[in-house]
Amino acid sequence: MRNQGSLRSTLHQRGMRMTPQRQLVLDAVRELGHATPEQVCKRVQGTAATVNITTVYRSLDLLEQLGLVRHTHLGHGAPTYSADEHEHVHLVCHHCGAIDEVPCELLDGLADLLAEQRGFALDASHLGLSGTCRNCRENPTAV
Amino acid sequence: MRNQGSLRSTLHQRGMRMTPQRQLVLDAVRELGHATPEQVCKRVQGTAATVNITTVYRSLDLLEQLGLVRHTHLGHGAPTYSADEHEHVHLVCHHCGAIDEVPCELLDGLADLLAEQRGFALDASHLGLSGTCRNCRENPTAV
DNA sequence: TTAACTGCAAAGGCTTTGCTATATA
DNA sequence: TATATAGCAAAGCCTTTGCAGTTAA
Repeated sequence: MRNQGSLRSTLHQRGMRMTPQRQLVLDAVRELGHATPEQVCKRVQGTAATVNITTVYRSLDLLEQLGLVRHTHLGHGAPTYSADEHEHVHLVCHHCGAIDEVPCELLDGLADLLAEQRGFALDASHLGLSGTCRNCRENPTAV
Repeated sequence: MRNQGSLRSTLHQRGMRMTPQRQLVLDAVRELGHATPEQVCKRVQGTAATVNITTVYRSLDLLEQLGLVRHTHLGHGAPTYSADEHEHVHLVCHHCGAIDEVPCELLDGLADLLAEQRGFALDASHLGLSGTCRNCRENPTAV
């Protein structure tokens, strides 16, 4: 489901189409790396000014169902969307709001533990991890 | 800062008071274990019907600054507040919404890793961990 | 020509803000 | 009496819903 052709046929099987708007939303997510629906919308509007935020929300939902994008809740406010290829764990500093990324494999040990003890299959990328970043620890006065 | 006397004096030093509303909000959080601001408000209104949701929000903020309560983002919608004593990691199932709790110590290994590699001080209780719970894995048709 | 899709407007959850009245030291 | 606080109403974000016009197979 990675290339355009199979994407189109997947949609076609469901009686759906790859519209320009949907393509623009997907492109925007890929280009931006991480972005809120609002940011995606801004970006899309750079190319097609009349695209509505409602369409962005609906496209993001659809693309997520298709497994092409994924959203992550970083704590406060809007979630951020990223392309499925671009998977990692987010470290959110709740002092300054900085977001760092680390490989999902860092959580493998924890994932095994949770699977054993609770039967819980961890999805490391869907929620961020919060804490205090290096900078805020070293400069507690700042912010 | 655990007992009422020192709480009152902490507030007094700041020119603030422990009002009945604030006490009711704190009591409600402690009684409910986990609760959204809305749920806290309902509970408080059981005792004092005129207390406004705005007051609940402001009280929760204040109590959080004082280190008496803590909020956790579980993904969608409103955060849940709990008493500071009541610390643990939340496992959120993004299929059925079930919330499980595990001891924070389960994340000690990860916390050490993040501290070493990124200088990041993990706060295990502020964000939930998302994934698929045992029940949803064993009964994928359900929900 | 039918079904999917978009855009628009409105509404819905959650939260904050501004203001006035009240209560407490 | 001065200051913190509560309550109320309104507004602000973020998101969803309903609907009518448009587009594409």
